[in-house]
Amino acid sequence: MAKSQQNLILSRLSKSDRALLEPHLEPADLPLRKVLEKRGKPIKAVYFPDSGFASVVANGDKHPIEVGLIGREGMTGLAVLLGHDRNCNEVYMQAAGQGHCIRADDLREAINKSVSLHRSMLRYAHAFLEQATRTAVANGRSKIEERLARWLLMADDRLDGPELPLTHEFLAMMLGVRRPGVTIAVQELECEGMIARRRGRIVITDREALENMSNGTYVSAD
Amino acid sequence: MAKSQQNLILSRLSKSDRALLEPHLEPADLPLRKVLEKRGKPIKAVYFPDSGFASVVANGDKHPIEVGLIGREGMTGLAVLLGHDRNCNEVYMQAAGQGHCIRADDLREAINKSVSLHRSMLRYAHAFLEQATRTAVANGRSKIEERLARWLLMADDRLDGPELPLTHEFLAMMLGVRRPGVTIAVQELECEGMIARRRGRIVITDREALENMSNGTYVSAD
DNA sequence: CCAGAAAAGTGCGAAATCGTACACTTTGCG
DNA sequence: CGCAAAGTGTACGATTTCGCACTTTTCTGG
Repeated sequence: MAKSQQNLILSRLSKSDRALLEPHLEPADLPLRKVLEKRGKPIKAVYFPDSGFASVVANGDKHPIEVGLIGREGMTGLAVLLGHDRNCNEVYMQAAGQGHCIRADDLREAINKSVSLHRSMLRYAHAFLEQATRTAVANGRSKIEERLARWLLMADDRLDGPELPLTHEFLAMMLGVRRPGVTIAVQELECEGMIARRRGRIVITDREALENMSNGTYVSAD
Repeated sequence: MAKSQQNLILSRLSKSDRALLEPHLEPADLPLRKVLEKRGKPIKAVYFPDSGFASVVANGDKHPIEVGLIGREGMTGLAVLLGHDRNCNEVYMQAAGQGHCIRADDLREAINKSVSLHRSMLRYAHAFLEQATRTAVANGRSKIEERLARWLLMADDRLDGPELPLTHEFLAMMLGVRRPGVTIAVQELECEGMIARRRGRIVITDREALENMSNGTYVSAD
């Protein structure tokens, strides 16, 4: 899969829609852990990652668990598209990258001016909704290994290099399971030759096998 | 909570938006098991329940599991609002009722004509997205009793009488767990005085306790 | 090169859930 | 009324995951 340099929503806009946003878009550095949306707080700005990805995480304090993952195929701030000013999950960067951002009010104004712009973004909202429902299914019916396989594939889709910079601790948080559980699952995937690993890194070596392992819960980004 | 007689999306529309839909809306009987959307097939019609509710169910054949629930607060066919013509889940009635329906093409035409109509419906899309993410959280982190409590509350919100017509078999399917697991969970909720039951029926007797039991995963419909 | 910290591996009993099988009870219908 | 079907209760071993604690390995900065 060839990976483009730019955010896919932005790069697919018509010239005129692009021109509508351009004046308000600002380059944004997206370092690890940067918070893009705060749980329950009004959304001030909306981000379009070019690289790296963010996690949408529910249950903030106590038992965090990821419900979605946003990379260059998407954008944050879906609530804005859908007529709300906040949502009830945290969104923060999990793999550092670059992107652009726009003030929420400027985005509102732009989508009021252009139906086709709004429409382009709503198509992504649909993709995200499907991602969330697949997460619900995976959480309900899959074993840790299967969910891990799915997650690794989704992360890989959104990163440029072959290496995923992920600790077990971190994966455990995303999947909402114990850290030793992840260690075991990683070992199993490695034994089966699907991944290679070093401290804090995982490399996918057999994508197809991982997709099988994920048991149909994985669908490629975009 | 007073329960209105009519679909909440429709009843909250402005006069002019309402007038736009009215010519195309047809009363629809919504018997148990009526299929409102088929997995992977184009959406022909969109439904607005006045009573009863539908389930959005993933994993059709093999291991079905519910990802969302649609009653008088909502509508089917969100994909249409978001610029797609199908989605990958089944939607079918789980508690019989009445409602209205509109052909998907007529709905597309109407939302093209009225931004405010589209907007009203998108607000529900946001609510549904949040419901789906909460389902993902509950599936990932909650025990059967907690998920059962959540589900009963959601169903109760969408039904008029106090009695929920639900078999354990059916609940097991919705939650994606074993049937005996539901029997146990139901017994526990009954022991704690939160529900009463008869063969095939459950009545909520202590809503507040159930909400506590659901551990924050339940949020009232609308 | 070494010390400290971060990450990963391991072990253990407890809890939750699974899959399956079977018996009992209620209900609707001929 | 009696029977079949549907719904429910129960049991049992197997599997998965949990929660916690501890050790070992690897990396990093001084």
